[in-house]
Amino acid sequence: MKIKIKLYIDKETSTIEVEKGTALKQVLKERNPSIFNKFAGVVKDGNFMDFHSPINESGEFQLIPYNDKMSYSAYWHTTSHIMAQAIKRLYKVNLAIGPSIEEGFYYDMEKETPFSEEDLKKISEEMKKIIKSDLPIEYKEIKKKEAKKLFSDNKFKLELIDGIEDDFVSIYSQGEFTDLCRGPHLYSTGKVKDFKLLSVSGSYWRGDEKRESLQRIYGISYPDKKMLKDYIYRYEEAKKRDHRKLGKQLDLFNIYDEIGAGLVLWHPNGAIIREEMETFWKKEHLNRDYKIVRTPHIAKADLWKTSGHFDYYLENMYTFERDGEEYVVKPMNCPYHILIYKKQTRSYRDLPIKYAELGTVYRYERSGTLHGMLRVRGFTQDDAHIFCSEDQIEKEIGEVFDFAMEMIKTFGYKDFEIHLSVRDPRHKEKYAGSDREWEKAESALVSTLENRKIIYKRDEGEAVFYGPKIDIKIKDALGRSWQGPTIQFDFNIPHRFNATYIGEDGKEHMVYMVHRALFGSFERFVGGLIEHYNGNFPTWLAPTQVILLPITNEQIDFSKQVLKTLKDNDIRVTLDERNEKLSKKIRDAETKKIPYMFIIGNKEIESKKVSVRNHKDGDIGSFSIEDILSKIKEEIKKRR
RNA sequence: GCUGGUGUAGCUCAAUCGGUAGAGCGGCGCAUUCGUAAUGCGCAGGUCAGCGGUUCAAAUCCGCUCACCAGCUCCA
Repeated sequence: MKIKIKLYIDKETSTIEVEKGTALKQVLKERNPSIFNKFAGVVKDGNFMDFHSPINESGEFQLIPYNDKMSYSAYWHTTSHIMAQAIKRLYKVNLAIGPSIEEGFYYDMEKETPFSEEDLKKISEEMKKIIKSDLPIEYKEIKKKEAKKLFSDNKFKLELIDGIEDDFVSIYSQGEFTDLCRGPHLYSTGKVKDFKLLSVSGSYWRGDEKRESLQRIYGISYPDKKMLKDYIYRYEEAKKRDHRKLGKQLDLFNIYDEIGAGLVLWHPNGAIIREEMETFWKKEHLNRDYKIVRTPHIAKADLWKTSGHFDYYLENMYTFERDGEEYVVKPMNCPYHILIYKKQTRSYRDLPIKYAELGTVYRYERSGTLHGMLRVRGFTQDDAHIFCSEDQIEKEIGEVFDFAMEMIKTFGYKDFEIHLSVRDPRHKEKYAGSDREWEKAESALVSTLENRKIIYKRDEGEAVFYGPKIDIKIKDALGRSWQGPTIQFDFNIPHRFNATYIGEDGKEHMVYMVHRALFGSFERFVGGLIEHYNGNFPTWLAPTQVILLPITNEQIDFSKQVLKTLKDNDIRVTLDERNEKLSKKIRDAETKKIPYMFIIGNKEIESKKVSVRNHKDGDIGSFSIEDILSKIKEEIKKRR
């Protein structure tokens, strides 16, 4: 049967007839074989398709050049096959899976001895040979039975085949190498122009730590050398933003071996940033009728048994015993807040009741997961619990969501993802609460997001045992995402503690509860902020806001007067009294990323002005003290 | 926790084949008094992550522990 397709090549359009099931490469080879030097594949209905897969229905096909992002997945996927082919030639391995990822590709495989740096060099050399021989890539659909015979010596591929529902599976070949694969792929191996194998690490088959341990090699490739160089440059630049590096450079915080892994000490510079944020946080919460509470760091284990945490998270809690009584170092603040709520009989008229606390909690995290300030064992949550009635749920969730967005926008975040985590519909038994409650809660979360036209990702099975949640994930310098703000629905804990209110009907009703943290934790949020700002904190947060730089020690007396004026106006200011050249003092202040430098020489003393240099913009001219002071104060007030 | 890698002065890093630790920055002292990103000279600073082993001799080789890095897994 013939079908009509419309081809878009650059700006040219042509309509052609092809036999159903033909691969596009057949058609194009006849028309113009050099076309494969420029184009990687086609996009049909917004999806990328390679030249190998058969055309089964008519439609519009736009040819996609190599430098288009749409083609990268094929580019990377083919490079991963080239790598696998090279490895197969050199070593005895059992290939598992090798997909393209957001940036680059990897291949997982089972091998007795680990890969070394030397091995990566050898593999790269072999890959170059494969690229040079420009092996054509072939596509085939075969019966599952046949595929099982073909991959009979590979338990991983066999397991994959068993998981495919279709009767047919697709395979791609290049030279002697054949892999079970969904594609897409490039026309031939020679289309890969430059690649780099980046790292070796471990992984588990199917991501399950109880199953086979595999080795994974990560790599990246691009259609020209410059793009690869740019990628490596970008990566190196991003690494300079790492909060662990900047934290040391700017003396913000440190984690000490003597104290323990995952426990952060905030140095004065970091503590100031946190102080400012806490002040801001408190003000915003009091404005919104939150009541601030404080609770102790430890509690009897019974409290956590009642809350249910003891059953679910015992392994992750720090416990100890005293006078025959078992205690827990608090991993959460909510049970304490519940007790405060429960202390009085509550009326529906009191609701919502909102308790907020900067509560420091401790959770044992596995050693391999710790990461600077982004993943720690002791941290301070900006926690709050909202107790409300069923019909208040939606309004409260909406308000919290808006509050969270306001907070993170204050810090200039634009790059974040919103996730809606709901329960796994196949394993409802893993969760507390009734279907009706889950549906009610989920619909409140969904309508909050949809009323605001928020684009979000729905994650099934990611909910907490006690309810669904909205998570906001922020990205670090290297693009790894971390959970920041979170809004969690809870119908479990109020039941467990029997937390109720008296309704209009005079009867007792179970109260509903929302857990929420807007920063998440100070440790993680500030860690993220360091990377987000690249250490260039806005004036309101900058540890030192102004530094005074007298040109010689002749101006020190005058500088001290300026220092006093600024201090009287609550500016964090220091005076560089060192016997150094001006350019040296400027260099040091720039390295410390101090927003304002006041240069004071005899000229300035005479005119009663200071020469101002801005960290970002350099010399911005001379100002009277009053003028520059009010400019800076304005900036601080507006949190810019 | 798992796989692999790393750990030397406050920081960044060097030390060949196992022969007894070195530089820059920072700190301190002296000189210099300087106009928009590094003035010169001098001095101090080390349990080579920790513990154990091999050796005439260990930063270097081996074992264990701890910490860090990348990834996996996990994350109330």
